[in-house]
Amino acid sequence: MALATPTAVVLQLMTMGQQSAAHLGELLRAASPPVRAEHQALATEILRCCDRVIATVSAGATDKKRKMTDPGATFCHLPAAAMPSKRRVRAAEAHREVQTDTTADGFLWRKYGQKDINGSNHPRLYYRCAFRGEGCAATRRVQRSQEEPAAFVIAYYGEHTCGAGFGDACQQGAAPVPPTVVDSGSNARGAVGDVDWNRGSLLLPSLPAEHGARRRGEAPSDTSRRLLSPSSSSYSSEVELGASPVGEFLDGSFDWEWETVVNSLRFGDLLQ
DNA sequence: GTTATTTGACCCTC
DNA sequence: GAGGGTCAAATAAC
Repeated sequence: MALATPTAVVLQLMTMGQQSAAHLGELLRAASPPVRAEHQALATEILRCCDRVIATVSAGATDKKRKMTDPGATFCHLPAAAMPSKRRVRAAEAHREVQTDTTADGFLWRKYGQKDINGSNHPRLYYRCAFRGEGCAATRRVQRSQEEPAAFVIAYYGEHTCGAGFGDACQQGAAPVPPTVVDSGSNARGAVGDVDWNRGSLLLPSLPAEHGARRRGEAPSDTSRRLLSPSSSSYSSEVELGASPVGEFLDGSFDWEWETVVNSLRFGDLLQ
């Protein structure tokens, strides 16, 4: 295949996206009558996201090399205080650790625990894949960064086995754009004072209804599949994929396994 | 009644 | 013994 590696392809696609976003920004700026500032801001945001993706993916290869020589090292250049302090084989099992300004990573998570961590102003939240019942053992640990309270430090453990393929159960990243963590887990420990903590998990605008439905007894998989469905009105209203290469890519026209790509790209990083 | 979330308790590692 | 991770009973939401 002409496509070298998933990383290379994504780099290429993101570069195209970057160029398109830049072009769009120019068009908006030159538009007559002038378009609303928020539209221009949107174009700028897209451009910025592309920049981040490219930077992140580019840095990924370097990090991987480093990780090979240092099993305990995390993928991301985290401040020392945000690193797992010590301990546990689990730390060595960490698939990756990222610092991001959102807890949304494209997967469906269910909160199963919360702990106040020594020396941290913020509690640590524990999530497992919402499809654990289907055998998916993926978990993650979320904590606000000490240095940057607006940022989250997310450590991922295990692999998602509930749906490695594109658009499968736990993978909500049919398009990386919509942050769709099912996380109604409230931070009941008000003492912590982070009212917006779980709002950081970014429910889709349509999610409350979905969530309500789930709580009425629907299996998570049903809910998520509906959320993922390209035919879902709420979904498609949020994201429209054109016939661009990126759209093709996100639409599953590319054949290689999505999980491979996501893993190699450290998807959570992209949301920084 | 069913399901998800909260949170104290327990277990394990250091 | 301290601290982090997970479990599970209690509770809340629908």
